[in-house]
Amino acid sequence: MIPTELQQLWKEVTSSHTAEEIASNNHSSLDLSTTCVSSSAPSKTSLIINPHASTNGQLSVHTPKRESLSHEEHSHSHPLYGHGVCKWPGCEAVCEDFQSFLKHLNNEHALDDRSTAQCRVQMQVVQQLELQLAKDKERLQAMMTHLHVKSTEPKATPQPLNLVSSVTLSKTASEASPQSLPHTPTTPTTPITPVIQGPSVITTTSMHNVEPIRRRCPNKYNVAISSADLAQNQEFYKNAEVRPPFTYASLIRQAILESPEKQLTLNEIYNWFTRMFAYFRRNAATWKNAVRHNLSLHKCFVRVENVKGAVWTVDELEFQKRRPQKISGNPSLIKNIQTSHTYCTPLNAALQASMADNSIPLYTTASMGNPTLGNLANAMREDLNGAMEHTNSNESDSSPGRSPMQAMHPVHVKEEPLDPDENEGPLSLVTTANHSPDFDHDRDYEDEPVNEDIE
DNA sequence: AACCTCATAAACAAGA
DNA sequence: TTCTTGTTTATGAGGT
Repeated sequence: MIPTELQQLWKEVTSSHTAEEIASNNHSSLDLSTTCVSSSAPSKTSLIINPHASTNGQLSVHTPKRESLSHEEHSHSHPLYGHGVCKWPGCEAVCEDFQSFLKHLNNEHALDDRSTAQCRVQMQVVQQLELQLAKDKERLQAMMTHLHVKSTEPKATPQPLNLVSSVTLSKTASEASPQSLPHTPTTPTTPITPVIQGPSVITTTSMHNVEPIRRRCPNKYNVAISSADLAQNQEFYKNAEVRPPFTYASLIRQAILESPEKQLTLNEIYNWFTRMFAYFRRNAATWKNAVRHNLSLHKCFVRVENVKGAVWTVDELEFQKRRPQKISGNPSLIKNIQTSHTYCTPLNAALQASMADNSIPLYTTASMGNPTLGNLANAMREDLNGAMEHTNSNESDSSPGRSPMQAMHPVHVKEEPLDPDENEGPLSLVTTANHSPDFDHDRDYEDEPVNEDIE
């Protein structure tokens, strides 16, 4: 790739005025696999995408010398530098001072295939986020308009004004839209209009199946979650009602291993689930049953009688014994990974995951001021890199620490049957969107729906 | 096609 | 009696 190509792409991205325009942009379906294997164009020129330049559509292409004279560097601040760490996607190299950062930037992130591909991916991230922002703005406008109309229009049919009416607002609005997609109780933040598909392999519609389909994340299984994995996504999963792409067994194990004494009571495991995952703050009866079921079923979970009752511990040996899963999935997707794995796909996967997920409006909202996207992307990147290592090593890697597809799979969203008692989708948007990161950890989440409405 | 893993549902028992 | 905890079985989806 050459700088002009990037410039052109960047201009197209930033000059798009509406979501529709962006969506109709051919580049929204860029094939990263081709992007990343483009002919090498070694250059000493480093290319800096300045996020602040997005307002005027400028793409800065600097030579190292020019770069050293840029404004940011004079002020010793740089969008790609903070807290002594290089913030280039996937880098995080520690740079003790600004000068060493500059040196690092010029050495490690020069204009080469890798950097340009990363730029391209970042562009797509930005593009998708802007697209989503436009959609959310539109929705907000519609909601406000709707509320205004509602509040001013004469009440022809007097109905009890309760939570239901407000809760169902977005639902009715959604239903009114011909483009609306079916809702499921667990997809409360479904956009009123479908997310326009960019390069994502996952279609939005596929995420909105009315049927109570239990989706499986083929390679999330037998995954030993590292603390780092979870920590990086922690804020995301704490706030977004997104099913974590890990098995119950992995999550239980993680819960137990995170405890100081490496042992937890059942109730403490429950609390960990609800504390760490917004997703598990609902349908408690279901997942709690699953937790108990898993504890009993898997040999790797050992029940130990304690002074304070029974606690559960993990038998690591047994856990490791479990059969590893092989990489699988859409062949073309895999091909994409394989051709672009080291620096393209992880971010793209993160993008896909975040964009494909039903909770994307929430996600975008929640991510304001939170580095959740970055964290997610980083986690995905790490996972995917691990996955590629896994694949390349002929799957002989017995380390269960990483699951190949775990990184590229969309964030797992359970689709549940429409249960009249659980029909809380729209409300969940509210509760979750308003959910504070400082979640009350000790609160015990009971089976009762967040919202006891609804008809 | 057979087998496996996993999620989910549900029945049941024991104990607080 | 009710709830929690724990065990077990069954079923279906999806992958190998």
